[in-house]
Amino acid sequence: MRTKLQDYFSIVFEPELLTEIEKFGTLVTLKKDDLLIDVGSKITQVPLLLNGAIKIVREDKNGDEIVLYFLERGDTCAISFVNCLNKSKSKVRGVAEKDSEAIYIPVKKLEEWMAKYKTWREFVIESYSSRLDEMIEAIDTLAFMKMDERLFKYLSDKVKIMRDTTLNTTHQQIAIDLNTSRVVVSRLLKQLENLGKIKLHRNKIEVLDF
DNA sequence: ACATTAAGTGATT
DNA sequence: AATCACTTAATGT
Repeated sequence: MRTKLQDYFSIVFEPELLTEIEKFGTLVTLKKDDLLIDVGSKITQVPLLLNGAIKIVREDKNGDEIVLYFLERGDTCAISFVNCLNKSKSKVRGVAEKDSEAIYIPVKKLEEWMAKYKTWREFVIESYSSRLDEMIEAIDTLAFMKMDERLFKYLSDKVKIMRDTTLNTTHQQIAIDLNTSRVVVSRLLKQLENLGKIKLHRNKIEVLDF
């Protein structure tokens, strides 16, 4: 765990804090599609993502979903941390987008560290701010971009997050993530293929240009 | 060989 | 851009 921690966090955190993380955190291995947090659940631990990717999804009462953003290595959901302090319930769902590793840290400790470590405070503020940026980007995408642009953005975002130009997903899954219908996704993907930007296979999309 | 699931398509709103 | 109503293609049993 120490080595894994050091890989990503030794530059950000001071040694004493790393030691504390090691002491109080639990290393968790997440498999693809594992649920981290669900809508309405309250959070008692906050994950520090070592590697992999987490998809953050908003869901309404009708079960309609929309992907807000992805978390990557070194990220944490500071939103969920602040949520903990408020004792409010999660408004989003977090699902592992691929096999990932994270360290779970009890909220109690996070609070202590806020007072104790400057680097931790900075990390949390920085994280909160970048989550907000991503949220605004998501709003822009939703409000101003047409479906074809949104789809292409989704694909290139996903390529970056997965660090792989071959995406193993179905048209149906994309439709759910973008909150549209499968037929629309299929047609737009076909257009992108004709433009030479992607190559389509069953359960698989090769992104050539992103 | 048959059933199931993913993807493609024309027509309509 | 959504929905319907198929068709076709790929895969699993």
